[in-house]
Amino acid sequence: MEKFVVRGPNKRSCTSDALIRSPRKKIKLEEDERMKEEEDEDEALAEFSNPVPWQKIEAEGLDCDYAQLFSTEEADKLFKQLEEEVVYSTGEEAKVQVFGKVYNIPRKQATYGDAGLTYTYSGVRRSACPWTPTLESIRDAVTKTTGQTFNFVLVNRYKDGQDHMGEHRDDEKELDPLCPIASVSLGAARDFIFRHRDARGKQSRRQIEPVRLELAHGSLLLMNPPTNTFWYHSLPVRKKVLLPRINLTFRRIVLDRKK
DNA sequence: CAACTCGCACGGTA
DNA sequence: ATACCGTGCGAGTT
Repeated sequence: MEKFVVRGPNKRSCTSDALIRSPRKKIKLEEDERMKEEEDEDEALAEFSNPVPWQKIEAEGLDCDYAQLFSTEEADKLFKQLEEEVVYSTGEEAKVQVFGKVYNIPRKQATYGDAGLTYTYSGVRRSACPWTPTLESIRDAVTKTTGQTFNFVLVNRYKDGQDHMGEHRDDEKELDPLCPIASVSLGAARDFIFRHRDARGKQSRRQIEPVRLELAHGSLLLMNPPTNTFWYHSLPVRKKVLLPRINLTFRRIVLDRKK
């Protein structure tokens, strides 16, 4: 149930360590200011913390927790197993229509979950394949650490830094609005960007800095409500990345008990 | 170190 | 959801 968020040395890392270095000087200045504060407090709270060292990532309407869930060795093994087990969509299932044009999705996708579950995203409805042993064990590890249960996982495989995902929110109606989305990353580290919905476009009425993270091999990112209401997220192209990444987003789908 | 090139990231558009 | 294109900036070079 509870998350044991470390408030000690990790507290400020949500806006410094976790922030990828930005080319913009403005952001660098903000980092320095924050580092001046928060130098002393919180040592007494360290003893209450869980073995898992969570980093809190917060902004206006954004609430995330980040942790290293698996060791490098564990994560290596899981990545290899998933490469053997997961079967990705092909053909029409791997295409999307935008502004009347049909494109290949710039990544591979698969959906697994409890029997009979269906999930609609990007306008297409699809049913969940039965859990594989590895997906099930990762799901259980996430539940053990977070206290949250999940009945569905969306698997995205990015073969290299060219594969990506555009900006969007996970605002599907069938998602349990109270359940966080748990994102497990395996393979190549990739940048991950949050942008507030009111800070998009040229003349956005609000100036809110994006939140930039790097999602490491074996990491877990919890996106708590109401994050997905106010913040878009994306996985941008990174041409220097040459290796594949597999991302698992565990979700709770509300049971559709009609018919 | 100023000037230049190159590649990448980003924002807007359809 | 996407690709495409224009712009600007940082890194690297001479």
